[in-house]
Amino acid sequence: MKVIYNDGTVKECQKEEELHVMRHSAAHIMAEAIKRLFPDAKFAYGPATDKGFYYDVDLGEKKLSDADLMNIESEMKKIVKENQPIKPFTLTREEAVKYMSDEGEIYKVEHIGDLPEDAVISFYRQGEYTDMCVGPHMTYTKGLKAFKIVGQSGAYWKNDKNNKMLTRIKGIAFPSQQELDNYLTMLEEAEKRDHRKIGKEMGLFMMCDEAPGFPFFLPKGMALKNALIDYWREIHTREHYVEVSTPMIMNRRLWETSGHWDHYKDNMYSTVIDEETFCVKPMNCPGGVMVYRSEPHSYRELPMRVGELGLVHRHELKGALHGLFRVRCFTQDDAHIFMRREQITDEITNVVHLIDEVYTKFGFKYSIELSTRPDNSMGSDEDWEAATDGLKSALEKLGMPYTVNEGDGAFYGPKIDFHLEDSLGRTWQCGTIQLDFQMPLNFKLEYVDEKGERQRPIMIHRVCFGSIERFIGILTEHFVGKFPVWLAPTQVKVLLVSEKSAEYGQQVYESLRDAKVRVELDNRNEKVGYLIREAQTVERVPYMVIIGQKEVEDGTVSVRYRDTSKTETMTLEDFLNKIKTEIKDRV
RNA sequence: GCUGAUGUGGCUCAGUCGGUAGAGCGAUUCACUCGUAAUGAAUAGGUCGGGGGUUCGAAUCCCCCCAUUAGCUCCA
Repeated sequence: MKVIYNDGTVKECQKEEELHVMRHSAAHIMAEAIKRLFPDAKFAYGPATDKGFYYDVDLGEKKLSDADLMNIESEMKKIVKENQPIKPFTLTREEAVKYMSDEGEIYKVEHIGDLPEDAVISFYRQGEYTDMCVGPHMTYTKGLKAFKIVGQSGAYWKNDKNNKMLTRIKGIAFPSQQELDNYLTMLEEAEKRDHRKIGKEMGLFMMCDEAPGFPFFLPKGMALKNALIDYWREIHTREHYVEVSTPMIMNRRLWETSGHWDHYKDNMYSTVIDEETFCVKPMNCPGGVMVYRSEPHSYRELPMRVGELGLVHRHELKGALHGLFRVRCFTQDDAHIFMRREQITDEITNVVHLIDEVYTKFGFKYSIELSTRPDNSMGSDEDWEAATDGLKSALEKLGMPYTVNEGDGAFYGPKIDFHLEDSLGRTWQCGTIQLDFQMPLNFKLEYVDEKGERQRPIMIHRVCFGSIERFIGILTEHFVGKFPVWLAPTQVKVLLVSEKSAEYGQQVYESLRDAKVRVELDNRNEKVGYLIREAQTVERVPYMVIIGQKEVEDGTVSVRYRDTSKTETMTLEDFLNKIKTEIKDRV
């Protein structure tokens, strides 16, 4: 594909650049279409994205309907058909400001002000539309082969919520209709993996209007959650963690000491008890700190690894709620590690290994971010620097690739975040490791060192799953509800070919139940094919045990596998041994 | 919180121009007693998210809430 640069040169662009250029030009073509339909529109940013493009536009009072979006799409098709040439030109800063001011493009004028002094200010024109842009672009509008407007949303100017909200019109674009269709099909497939849909089908959890953002775990979802927790306890015991449970509601005084009152007040629920304000915990750390402070400690006890499956509540904005991914109450698989300064690297290394072990177990790929000091934070520059260096050096020693997320740390310390992907490729923060010098200081935590002197410990806050709720959402999408046996809410379903074999079916069911297998008996009077269909495709049960006259006579079971649809006949004892081993080994 | 969309039996959805609701699945009952992805028939189930308003009459039109949803912002 030929592209034109802002100095007017035309050349073949790199293959990997093509899509990006095409999508960027698509944004310009959309802008031209919008301008034709809404001449008063003022344009802000209109970049290419990884799947398409968008343009943020100020439409004044005008609200776009779906019909408007369709009109924009049709107008774009016309512009493509007209095959307008796309041509660049440059202006001096003064000329550019004047030109954009004359056009009423206030956002472009502001943008020029943000550009560096020596920036070349270039424009691209196609047909009656001109956009300030560095390019490069396609040479003609006909280069845009396959696209679709997919929606609109609000978006703040420069992504700052203090600025005006503009209308973001979003499209997708591909080199061919076939690829566009494939992408749309992929979206449909992704929708089938959505944990909200699967959660409903499988009876894992529910939401109700009276409790927005506060999920209900149903018996099936609870079985899954408990299986995860059993696993969590096992590996944490192995790693010498102890477990505590701290109160849900504590006096405001405590939250003032911890700094939450100043830094997190808007997200905390509170209540009045005996005329004093109490807050519902949004984090577990102050509770963990109180546990540590309840008795004196020797350096010999450190590091102290104190775990807590803590249910926290946070007032999230209602527009941010999203299934189990973003809720207002969730269970953190938390732990606070109290340690000496020289233990930092070892402890962080251990935690990184533990998180890696957990994610690898489920076959997750993850990315790591290091988040540094935010604006609204407490503590000294030296402590922040030491803490940030501590995290950095641990990651570097481990050879873990990571990106830096400036200013995104917790208010009490920097953190390493682990991000997992959902079915649509959106990433969600799950695990996190936060290094904290502040909480020990605020609560005057101490230990006695080998010389008998009082020292201040350092704290790590860390989670593996992050939020068990979010993690279950990710797991559900990852496995499309087809959980491994050890996690599956129902591990075995006993299906009867006819009522004649009900008695033996009941015996098989009871044997499995006695062996602590999560088993159900489907004794509805239906054909076995019908029972299988539901067990396999809706309930996604890993093993279906089919009982008919043959099994009654031979004293065997016919086992159907969810993942292969294959069947195997074996003795009940063999099946019990097989499934018990699989559950125990968590394969 | 902001911008747009949506809200109809347990679930998925239809309902035209305003004339007081339909289907499929599921559930229940009956018949069949069946061999690895849907047996047939019958029955029950809804003040159409909530509250106001317009109208002789509202699921349908208007207003205000609530919830869900795609994003923005924010976050585990």
